[in-house]
Amino acid sequence: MIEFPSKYEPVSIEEKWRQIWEADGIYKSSVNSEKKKYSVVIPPPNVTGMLHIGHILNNTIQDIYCRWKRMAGYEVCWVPGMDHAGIATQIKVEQELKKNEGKSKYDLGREEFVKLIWDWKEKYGGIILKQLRKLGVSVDWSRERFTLDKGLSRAVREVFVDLYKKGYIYKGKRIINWDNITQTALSDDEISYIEKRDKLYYVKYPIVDSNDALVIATTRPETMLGDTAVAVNPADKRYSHLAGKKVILPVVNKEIPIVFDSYVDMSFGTGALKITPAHDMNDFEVGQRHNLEAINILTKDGKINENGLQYKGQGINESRKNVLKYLKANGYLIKEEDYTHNVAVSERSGAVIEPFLSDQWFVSMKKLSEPAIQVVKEGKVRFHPDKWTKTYFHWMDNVKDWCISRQLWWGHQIPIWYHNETGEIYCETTPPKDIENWTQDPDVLDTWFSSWLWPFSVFGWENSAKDKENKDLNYYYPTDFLSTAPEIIFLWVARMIISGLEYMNDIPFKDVYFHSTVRDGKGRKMSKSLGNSPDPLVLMDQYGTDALRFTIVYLAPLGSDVLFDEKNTEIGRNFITKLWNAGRFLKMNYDRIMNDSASGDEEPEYDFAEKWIDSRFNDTIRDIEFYLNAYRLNDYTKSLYAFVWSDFCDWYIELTKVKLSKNASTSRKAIKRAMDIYENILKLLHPVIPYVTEEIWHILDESREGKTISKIEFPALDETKYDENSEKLFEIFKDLVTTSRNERAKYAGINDYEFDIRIKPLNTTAAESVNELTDSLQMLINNKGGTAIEHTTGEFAGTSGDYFAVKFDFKGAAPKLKNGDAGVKTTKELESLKVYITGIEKKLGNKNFLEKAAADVIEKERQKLKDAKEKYEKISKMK
RNA sequence: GGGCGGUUAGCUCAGUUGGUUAGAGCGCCACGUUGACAUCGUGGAGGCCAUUGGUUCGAGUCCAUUACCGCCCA
Repeated sequence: MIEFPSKYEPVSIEEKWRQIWEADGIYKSSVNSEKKKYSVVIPPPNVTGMLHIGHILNNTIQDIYCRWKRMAGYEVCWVPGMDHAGIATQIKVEQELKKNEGKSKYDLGREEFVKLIWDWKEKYGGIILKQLRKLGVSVDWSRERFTLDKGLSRAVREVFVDLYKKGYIYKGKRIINWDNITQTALSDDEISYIEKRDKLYYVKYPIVDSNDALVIATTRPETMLGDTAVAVNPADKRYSHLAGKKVILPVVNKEIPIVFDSYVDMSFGTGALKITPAHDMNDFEVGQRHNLEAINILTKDGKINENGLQYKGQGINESRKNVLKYLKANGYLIKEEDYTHNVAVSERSGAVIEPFLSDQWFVSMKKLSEPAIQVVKEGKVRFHPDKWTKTYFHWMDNVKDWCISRQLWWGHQIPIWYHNETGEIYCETTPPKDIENWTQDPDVLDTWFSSWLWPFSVFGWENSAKDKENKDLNYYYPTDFLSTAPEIIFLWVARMIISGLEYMNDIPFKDVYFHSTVRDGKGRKMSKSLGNSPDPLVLMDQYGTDALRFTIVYLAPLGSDVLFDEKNTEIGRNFITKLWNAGRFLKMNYDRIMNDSASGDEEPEYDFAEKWIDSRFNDTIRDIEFYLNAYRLNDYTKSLYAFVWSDFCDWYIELTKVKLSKNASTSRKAIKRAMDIYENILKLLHPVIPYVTEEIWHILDESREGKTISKIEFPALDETKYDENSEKLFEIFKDLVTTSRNERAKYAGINDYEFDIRIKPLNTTAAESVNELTDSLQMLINNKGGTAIEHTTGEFAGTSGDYFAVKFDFKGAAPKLKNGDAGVKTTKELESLKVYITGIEKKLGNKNFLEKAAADVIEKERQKLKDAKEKYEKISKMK
């Protein structure tokens, strides 16, 4: 017999089970044609990532579904893995290199540097997967994949080459963030904004064939060298007469058009804007809309190039000075004023970011996305919550081409080679044979270009010819469920749907769950810089992993954010303690009663409380199946929380206590019934709190060694157990108990007195059931004297509930009444009853209501009125 | 600027197709501990369901308006 420890020690117990689960390989999956499969691919965390509270939520959600389906008899396969995270990883290693050796990546060269990153990855990468192990995720570790591993890289090349050959991939221009100190392109994430005091210059652009001039305001006069238009807002009446006119661009001395574009802010400066498409993101778009030429005036190291006339070779500041000098000397500069604005700078080098027009590779998205729109419209792929479908359609209908090249070294280098002499392009999955005559495109692919293939690449996808024999792919694809953050619906989810349809000819997953964003108690996003993100590993040690898992899911409603405060973890911890102690109580009594040699057979009949808990348990199964199928995870935990704590512990176990001290047949039946329900509770809870349920399940029965609760059948719904009468009767019973407790609370020091309890039913239903209920009453109101309970129809002053009035008759001396006036509450209740009755009477007096409302609604109102009046009358006599 | 949400108890949120006196958890107040659990039990207080208008016999629920808050995209 295993001793039930008085305290649950999560840290050591979790570690024990984690090791056993992994050693036994119980979450390994393989093709099993006997069973239906349930497959899930993990959203691959960054190889540089550290576990944060959002990961806890997302991975617990997936684990709940995997564990639930596994217990429900599915062959579950949950594939783990990591993302090579181009930018983040490269930056990380660059920083280490600088810190440790004082070198830059250029000192090593591309090949050496990439090798260094691989070394770093082997040593330090993937900490997050170790942390996920601690979370208890039931993934198949033997299937771990990496977006840059051999198989996935092959898939990336295969897809790139195929798209290129089909004409979806093309080279185009795009403005990128250029850091001219480190000479690299930066992503938006690597940029910060600082406030800078500058000058705003007002420059005159003479209008052609006119004595007038248009005045524009700019902080960057040197970029005039690349101006190809001046823009005004079409709604701006000051300039409407200029339609079709041109201006003369000073310095360069050429004619450029005036264009009308609503992008222009009428209130800024003069309301006229110079347009430099090659050196400003917004100007680039204006240029595209109006077919303007984009003239690049800079070299990669931040000097004016050959398009910059006499300023060629000058730095940005120098050329600005010289251009200004020219403008001033020739009367173009009208005024200058102080101006403070935000300037983008490189987070690493501090260089002012230069928007720079460059050649990039794009995927043409319009045609590719059409089938992906269709499958969501048809409900083949479902989003939860559904509101994201609207966002999805809106984005897909206006889809922009995808820029897939990145100026990095870490990643899948683009499989394009240029012929050194002819410039001819070669695009294949393998390099050209005469490699010495070719140069590969230096850029790598966007990290998402590997993750968009994830749902099939992890199962060994190669190409359609070989896939027919790929058993894993045939069995597991399409996957069933994806849980991810709504921020990446376009970056990732939409693109996976597109690639799945293009390359597997099928959707990648059926249900997508967009989980909540976890925020702090004040509603701010968790972030490193705010320092408001609690370390989940610390919380797991303090409160237990299960407590954290339970809490985060409990707090995360479908479709809105979670406000998570560290202290909230007490919700989960307290619940687990409650569950633990209930188990301990039951086991102690179970062992005692079952070992009693005087034991007899159990009574076969169920009493009203047993029928009630059976019915309630069945309700709970029905609820949680509904909630899990509806992806309402917090409601799944909430209904279990309420059932375990309120129904099972507060009422059922309390009632069971009365029976445990009775004769053998009664006590045996009572403890067996309670234990049976309790074991089923453990199964229902296992998906969300796997460790503690596994532990208790083993403590309850030592013969379970070597088995696991995670492969035990999930309790099934049995509608024959639903018992409306017992549920109603139990509500009446609760009213009787609560009313008695209220009566009890009126007296001070009542424990020292003996009394009889007199009960008066307030309506027919109560009167009919009172005999069945009074037996269980005594224990629950702690009536120590063991005195008789009698019911009466006579009039008396006492406490009234919905169904009963209760009064104590003291044997001999009576305790003092607290607060003297016991009649206050009754008066108050009578008042509110009166308001209620008047309300119904008014309703029933309304002709329109009687004519138009449904018959059963009217009947209900009549019944309500009758009950209320009856109760009013009985209570009023009690005064 | 475009799109999508939200506004119900002190806090965080439920409230299914309109139909009991609008619920829960936490917090608060009172009482309670030789009993599985103080990481607890029992009881209680606390709400003009953001605004204005409409549809309806009947609106927290449906429609519109305003205000405020938030998210995504540009």
